[in-house]
Amino acid sequence: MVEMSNEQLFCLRWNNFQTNFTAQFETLRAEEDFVDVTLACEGKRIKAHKLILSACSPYFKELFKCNPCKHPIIFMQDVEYEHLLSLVEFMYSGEVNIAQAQLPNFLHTAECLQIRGLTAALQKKKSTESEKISNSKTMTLFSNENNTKLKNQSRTNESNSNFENNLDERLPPSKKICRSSDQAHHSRDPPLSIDGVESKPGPLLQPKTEPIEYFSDDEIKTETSPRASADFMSEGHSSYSMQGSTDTSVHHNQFGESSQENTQGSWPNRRYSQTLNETNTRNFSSNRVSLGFGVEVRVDQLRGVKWNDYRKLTRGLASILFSHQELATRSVTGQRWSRYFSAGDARPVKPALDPAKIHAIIAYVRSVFPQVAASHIKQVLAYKCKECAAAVHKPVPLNSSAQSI
DNA sequence: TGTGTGTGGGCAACGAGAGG
DNA sequence: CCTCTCGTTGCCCACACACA
Repeated sequence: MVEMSNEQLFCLRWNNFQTNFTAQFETLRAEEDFVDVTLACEGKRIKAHKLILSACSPYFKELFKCNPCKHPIIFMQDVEYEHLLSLVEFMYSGEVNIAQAQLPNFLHTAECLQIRGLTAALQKKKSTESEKISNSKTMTLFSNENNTKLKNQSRTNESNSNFENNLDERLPPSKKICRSSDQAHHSRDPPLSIDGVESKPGPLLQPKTEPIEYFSDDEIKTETSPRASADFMSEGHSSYSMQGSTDTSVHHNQFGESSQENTQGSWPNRRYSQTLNETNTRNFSSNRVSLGFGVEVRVDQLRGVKWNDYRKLTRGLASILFSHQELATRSVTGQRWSRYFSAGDARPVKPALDPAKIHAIIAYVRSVFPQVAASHIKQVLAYKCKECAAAVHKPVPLNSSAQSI
């Protein structure tokens, strides 16, 4: 008989705690309450909670730890929206339905993102490749504490068979999933970007260890250590996303005008803002907009930029951030001209434009046009430099020179 | 070997100004 | 008001080389 006293501790247990807990998180996600991260791919967005993503993926966890932005927007390239949606659903509910045809790519994406319960499935799969694929067309993936089970919905007589058997029966040959390090460079890994700054996951997707994609400058390429990358992302560089607002009300607040007042895709009413601006609307209060990398521009300057094309946006930002003289006398990366020796004129190597501004432009343009490759933006910047140089070297008309004298 | 880069050259669109 | 000319700007292709 247990002795009763005032110090006796009572264990109060909520029997349906886990069920209710997960159900409430699903509700929060469905209603988009307290969401604090946006995943974007294929032009669509999925709002979620960092807490859930971090709990289910060490990759996301590291990503969020290194990027303290209040509401980061993660652009995921080469990831199918449906797969991403399914992964989020899996992380919230612990199970998801996947068509068999989609399973290899789905699991590959899960592996790249280190989704708990699904990466474990792949490890199991790797160890047993000899099993054949069944004829089932739809499966349910569901996570059960420390492992992942795969349940074939089409087989109603299937009981609680163990994970290995289920998975091995249904997964495609592992060579489609488990790639060598060489294959890893062929971009089935979903490159990620936080607010427009890419950090390509490696074969094993170790966040923060990969250089940012468009850090082509040598001095920045060397920043491949986790610490360096983490610092770079955290120390005021988290606001690569659009600094605009998600709704017209904020436009009113910032500009004192309606978002419908402007035309031609210029700043305030650009259609892209909705996907990009959950962060940093506070920067508007000082009439300056952070492009990231410590680069800021005035709102009125930004308003004059055309937003309907990435080329125009790139050129506009270049005109804002660089003087005509800078553009005329410098190149994007400072790389020696390829015809340096063959051209005969042996012109000196142009110094590079400010790398921070270049990266800020690229990040900002990519935050608006995620599908545009950084190299294309660089090319536009190179055009701009060339044109400015041509204008500078153009002979001065006689009449104008006479006037100046 | 594939990709990235800087530049030459050419073309098109646009706007300003002159002339009918 | 219309047309034409000219200059400016933007875009693209091609090329050769650097680099991973």
